[in-house]
Amino acid sequence: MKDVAAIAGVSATTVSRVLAGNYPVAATTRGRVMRAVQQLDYVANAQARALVGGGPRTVAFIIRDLVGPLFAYIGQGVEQQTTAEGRLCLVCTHNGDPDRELELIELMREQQAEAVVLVGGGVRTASNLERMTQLANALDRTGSRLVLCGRPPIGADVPSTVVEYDNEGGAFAATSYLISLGHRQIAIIGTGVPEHTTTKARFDGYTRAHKARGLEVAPELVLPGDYDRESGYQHTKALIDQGIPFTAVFAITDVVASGVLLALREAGRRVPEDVSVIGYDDIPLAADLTPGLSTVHLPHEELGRTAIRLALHRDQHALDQHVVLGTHLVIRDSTGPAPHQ
Amino acid sequence: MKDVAAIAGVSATTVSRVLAGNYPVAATTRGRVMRAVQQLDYVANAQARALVGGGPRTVAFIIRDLVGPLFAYIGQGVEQQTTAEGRLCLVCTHNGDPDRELELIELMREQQAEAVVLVGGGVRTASNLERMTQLANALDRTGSRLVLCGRPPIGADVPSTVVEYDNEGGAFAATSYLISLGHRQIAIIGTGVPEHTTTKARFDGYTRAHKARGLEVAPELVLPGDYDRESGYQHTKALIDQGIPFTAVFAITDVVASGVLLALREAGRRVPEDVSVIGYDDIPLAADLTPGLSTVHLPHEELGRTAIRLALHRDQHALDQHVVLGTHLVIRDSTGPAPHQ
DNA sequence: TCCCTGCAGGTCAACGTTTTCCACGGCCTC
DNA sequence: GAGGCCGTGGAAAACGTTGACCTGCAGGGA
Repeated sequence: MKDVAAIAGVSATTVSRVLAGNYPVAATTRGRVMRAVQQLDYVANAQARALVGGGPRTVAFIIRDLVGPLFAYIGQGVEQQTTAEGRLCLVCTHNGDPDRELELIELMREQQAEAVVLVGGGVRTASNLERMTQLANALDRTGSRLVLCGRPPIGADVPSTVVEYDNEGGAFAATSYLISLGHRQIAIIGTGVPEHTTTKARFDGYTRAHKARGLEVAPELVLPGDYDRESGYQHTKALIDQGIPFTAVFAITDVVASGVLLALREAGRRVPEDVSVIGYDDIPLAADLTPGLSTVHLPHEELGRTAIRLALHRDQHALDQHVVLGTHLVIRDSTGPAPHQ
Repeated sequence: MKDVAAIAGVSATTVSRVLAGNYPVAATTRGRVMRAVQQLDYVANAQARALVGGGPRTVAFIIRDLVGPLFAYIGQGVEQQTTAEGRLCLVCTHNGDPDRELELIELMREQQAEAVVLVGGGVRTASNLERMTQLANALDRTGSRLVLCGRPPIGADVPSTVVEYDNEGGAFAATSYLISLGHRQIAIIGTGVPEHTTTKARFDGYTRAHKARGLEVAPELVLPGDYDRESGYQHTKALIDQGIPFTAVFAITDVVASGVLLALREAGRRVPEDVSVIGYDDIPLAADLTPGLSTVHLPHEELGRTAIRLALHRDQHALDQHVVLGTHLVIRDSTGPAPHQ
């Protein structure tokens, strides 16, 4: 900046004023400054500007990874809204490690992030919740905000913005739908990490749907496993190999469901004539599977956008800092009436 | 920081030294400082630190969007390597707008980004190339670096790091493979924006494969269209409706190919018995389509990682600032011998 | 006893902006 | 013709941190 000022024959103050345009500068002076700026390809130092209070603020979003279809869509919503609000977007991934997630929040606090967005479910251990509470308060004290996307609130008095799906309700709807089709032996695949908030909510919905119809959940039909294709494939295969009877599968995610479909096809079971399959998330892949996967649709991008909007304008939305977005069933071709026994 | 210093009864310098750990501080003093830090939940201001030369540097990556499977995987590679190198990652999307892309580069220059990574193909108009050259030089002067991921170099003397795929070679291999299977009427779908670098390279490979076998490219089999599912569907449908004969389709991306498959299925053409289909990119979806899509595999994550590695250590890789990563065919179930005419 | 050495900590400038306050000159008004 | 005001520009402080330099004190050797 000093260089520009020297070439233009003015002071740094004047250069700053020309660039900011918030102070009257004579046209001829402005011209000289602009020419010097162009000549040197000068751009202001955002860090110095931020230090003194100006400059664009940043929003951090912390996510498991960028490639999961679910995460990518939420991220897309977050990024779009962040840019629309004139903020910059810092992104970090933690690959599912809760401690790394905490570290990243600290890091973003140093970066003076205006909001720190946690995307996707997290673990709910006592120590994790306690540290989260601390961090949420620390952020709050500096005028920043902890934002939870697709994760339930940490606690009652913890200052944070929460936007989540009705995971339990979606699971209830999906399971109820299968029951209404006559299915009575509905396997659930992917309950491997019960302390994971998403897993728990979906499993709870599955259980409640059974209870609501006076049905029992058969323990041998509750299968653990991760949120991946392999898990869906292996557990379905095991179910078949062990000869455990079932007429429907509720896969905890669409990706798991794709593995389920593969295992069923290999075993010669027709979908939906012999076995109905329903997924969760409505990722783009779901429509392209054969048969098209029935699933629970989640408004991913809207989730991201809403979260940022509420967090940045929390003065106007003070009463709306915990929002639960609705889900709905998408019925495609992988579900049908239970076969006659 | 002053608050911490006051509570601990020391000067700000001492607090800085305790936190940095690069200067001997008496154990008792350190204890008092640490207690004050914990009490206030103090974290250093990264912007002030950056101003004075310390603190983590940032890498910017500028991408079309986060949800395209291709972009997401490159982004994943970029983010992972960036974090591994101890840098932070700023992400911006431009939704395919070349001018917005240029604006974002300026913005990232202000942010003092250590490298500015452009992901995916870009347009190659004279004005765009000229401005890119300017920006590359401006970045270079400040010790930063323009990095092109999956895009050919801007020009000979433009300081930049380029990591691209052999798009032309992959298209050549894919087309040659179809020709070797006996196909002579091979449609190419998705050449809508010929100035797009990726489009051009893939079309060139298609053309060269024909030439190499002494075949002519039939103009009616060269179909424009975007990189989306709809485009693949519509152009395939049009081909069928107009009665133009073809035995194979080279879709410019896998997403386009998924639309092609849908149109063929609706028209009752069997794949691969009646028509062979080959895609490009090897996105995760490709393996899940029915039939499994033959395609050209691109090492997306490796691309992102390599780009960051070369850019940040360009002192050690001075001669390696233009790398072309190889591609290879993945043969699944959507390609087969040409039908007997 | 005195001086030198080494450790612990403090002081101050610097980083690159923005912003507040002040100075200078010309023009209008009385 | 003089005083005040407006339009324009500069000087200096401030933001929060780091690093170079300096000071004071204790211990040890001569």
